Amino acid sequence: MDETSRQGRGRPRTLDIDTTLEIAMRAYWRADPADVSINAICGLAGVSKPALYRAFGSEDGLMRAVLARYAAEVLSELRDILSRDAPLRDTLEAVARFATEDARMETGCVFFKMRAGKHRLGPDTRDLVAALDAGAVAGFVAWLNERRAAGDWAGDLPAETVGRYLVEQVGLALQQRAAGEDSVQVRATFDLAMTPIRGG
Amino acid sequence: MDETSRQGRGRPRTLDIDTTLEIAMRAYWRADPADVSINAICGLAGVSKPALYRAFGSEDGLMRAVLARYAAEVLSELRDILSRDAPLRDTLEAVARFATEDARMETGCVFFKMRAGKHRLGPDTRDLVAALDAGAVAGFVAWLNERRAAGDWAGDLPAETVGRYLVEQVGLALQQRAAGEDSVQVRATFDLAMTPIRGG
DNA sequence: ATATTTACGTACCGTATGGTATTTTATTGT
DNA sequence: ACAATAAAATACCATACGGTACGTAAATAT
Repeated sequence: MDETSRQGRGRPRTLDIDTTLEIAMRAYWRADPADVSINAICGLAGVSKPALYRAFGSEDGLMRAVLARYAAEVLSELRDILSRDAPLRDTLEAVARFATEDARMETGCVFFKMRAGKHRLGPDTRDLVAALDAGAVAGFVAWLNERRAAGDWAGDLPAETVGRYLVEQVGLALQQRAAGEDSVQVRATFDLAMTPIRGG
Repeated sequence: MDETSRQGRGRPRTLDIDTTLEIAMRAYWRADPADVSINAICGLAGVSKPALYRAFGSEDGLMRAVLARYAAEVLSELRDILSRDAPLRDTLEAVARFATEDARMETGCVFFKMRAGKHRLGPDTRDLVAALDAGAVAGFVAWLNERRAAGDWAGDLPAETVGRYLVEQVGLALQQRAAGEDSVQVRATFDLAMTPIRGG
C-alpha cells in the first residue's frame, strides 16, 4: 500500500511512473496525440525508451494509461458539474465555461482529440475511448432525465438523442479551441447550439 | 486548347493527370488524407513516384490540386444550394440532406478532413483550406442576409456568427459520418443544431 | 542522321517511427 | 560471498515516409 506495490528483488526502479504519465499527458494535450512520438515523450520525460516500454508495454498501453489519468483528473469535472443538480441553465452555463473558456482547455481536450483520430489508436486506448464516450453520453442522459423530472426541461425529444447531441457540441467547441479559433466565436457557436435545450 | 496545352519537344507524357487526381481524391476521401501516403497513391494509380512528383511537385502540390478539384466538383454543390433562393427551410433541408444523407459523403468530406488536420498540411494546401473555409462562411453569410431581406429569417444575431455556426455544424455532421456514426443520429444532431435558425 | 529535349522508372537517400537484444548495474535472498 | 532477480541504457532492428539521382526511351528540330 506504499507508492506502487513494494519493491521485490531486482534493481530498484528509478522511473517515476506518475511524473512520466503527467508529462505524456501534457504532450498529448498540447498537440495531437498522433503527432507525439514515443521518442519525443522519452526526450521530454528524460526517460529511456526501454524504461518506458517496461512500464507501459507499448504505445497503446501508455496512451491508455494517460487517457485513464486524464479522465480521472479532468473529465471527472464534467461529471461533477452534471451531478450538482442545479437549474438547467446554470449547469449549461458551467458546461459552456468548461468547454469554451477554461484555460486548461485552451489547446483542446485529450479525450476528444483521441476520439477524433480513433482509427490511429491501439485497441486498448480505442476501447477506453469508446467507454468514456458512452459514459459521457450516459452522464448527459441521466442529467436530462433528472431535469425533466424536476420540471426543468420540457423537451419532447428522447434524452438519448439530446445527450449525444450535447457530447458532440462539447466536442466541437473543444476541437475549435484546439484549432486556435477565436474564443468569442467558439462561445457564440456553443451558445447557439444550446438554445434548443435551454430555450431562446 | 486541346487536352492540356500542346506537347512540346520531348517524350510525350503517359501519365494521365486527370485520372491520377481522381484516384488520389477518392483515396483522400475514403481515409484521412494524413493517412494516405504518396506511395499508396502511386500504387493505386499505377504511376511511378517520380512521375507523380514531376506532375505535382510535392505532396503539398498534389493535395492542393486534389482539394481544388474537390472544391470545384463537390463543394460547388453546396454553393449551388445556397444560391437557389428557395425558402429558408427548404434550403436548410437541402443542406441537411447533403451533409447527412448524400451517399458520396458517407466517408466524410475531403475538405473538412483536411481542415481538421490542417497542422499536418503543406503551406499551399493549408492556404487553400483557409480560403475555402472563408468562402464557405461568406456563402452562408450572403445567404442569411438574403433570407433576412426576404423576411424569411428574423434572427437578431450577426449573420457572421450564424454563418460560421452553420459551417461548423455541417463540418460536425460530415465528421460524424466519417467516424461511422449512425446516420439517423447524425441527422438528429444536425436537425437539433438547426432549430435556432429555422425555428421550432 | 544527329542533337536536343523531356518523360520514363529503378534504385536509392536521409530521416523518423515503434519496438527490442544485450550488456551492465543495483538490489534482495540464502 | 554469491546466486538470482530486475531495471538501467546504448545501440540496434525492420519498416515506412517524402523526395531524388540517374540512366534510358521517345519524341521534335535542324
